[in-house]
Amino acid sequence: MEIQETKYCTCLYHSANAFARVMTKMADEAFAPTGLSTSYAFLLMTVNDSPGIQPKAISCQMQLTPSTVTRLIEKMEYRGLLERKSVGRATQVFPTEKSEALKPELKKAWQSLYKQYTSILGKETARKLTDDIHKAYMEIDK
Amino acid sequence: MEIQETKYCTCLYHSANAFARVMTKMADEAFAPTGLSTSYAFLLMTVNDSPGIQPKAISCQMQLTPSTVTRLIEKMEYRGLLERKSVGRATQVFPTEKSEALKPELKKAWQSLYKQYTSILGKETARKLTDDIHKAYMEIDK
DNA sequence: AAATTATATTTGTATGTACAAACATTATTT
DNA sequence: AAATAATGTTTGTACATACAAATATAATTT
Repeated sequence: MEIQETKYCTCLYHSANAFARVMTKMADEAFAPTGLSTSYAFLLMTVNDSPGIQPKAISCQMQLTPSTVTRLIEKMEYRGLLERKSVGRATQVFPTEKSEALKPELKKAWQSLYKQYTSILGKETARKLTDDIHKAYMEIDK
Repeated sequence: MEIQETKYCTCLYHSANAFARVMTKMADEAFAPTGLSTSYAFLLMTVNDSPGIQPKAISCQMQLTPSTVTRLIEKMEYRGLLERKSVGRATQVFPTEKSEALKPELKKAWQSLYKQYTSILGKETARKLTDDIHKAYMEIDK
């Protein structure tokens, strides 16, 4: 019952990264109909859900560094999907009408991603795996 | 017992990527003493283990696209750690003396990475998680 | 043997992500 | 009130990765 297909599959670093790559590919396909890659889709969903949210909070929710978040926002601003407003040292990020219009499509794409991987892994396996990975993440990141 | 720290932690895509990021960070720290980031370290270990190996085979073992492998090799060639030899349409990749000298250090770093994450997650948990992730990867990628 | 198809590799270009440093503002200490 | 420290954001720069197209060679079919 030993799994030993590749030389590195017993290394958590390697498995984690290889897995993230296939999941990203799947996700990008699911979000393709929205015209956005997954990171941007998540950013939009985050802002749509909390208009006025600050980059710092976005970076916590998405678990990306602030500088990455700035970069993502910049591009969405350029494409007319987000707007920034400076308030002291803080910044507030707002959805535009254009991005609000995307809301249903984003939701649908996210659901289709969920369906896709649960149909392959099974609902319970997927749930458990997600949870285990998240727990491990929390342990390591603290 | 529900885990619900962030909005996206029930999404496998998100957890997988967030986890890969923290694992990459940990790995890069472990390999820092070798002067290489983790991908290059893995590349070197792969070539050191099978001198003459072809990019295609490297790409299978490392689960990266061929183009990525070409890019990685290029940089190592530039730094004098790998050499390429063209044989028909194939390419053979060889370690240099310099990279053979790195072998023990690479091994040590890889072991220290292993120790690091098993000390946090526990040996058995880590083993199981690695295995589960690898299984899921195999299911999705086929 | 020529034509076609398949395989291995590389190149042009683009993307997502991060670190470290800079900047700007607010909070705390003296 | 001035000086210092802390916090939030952005900028310069770099890296790992990939896709699609181009090249080059080998294998198969006709």
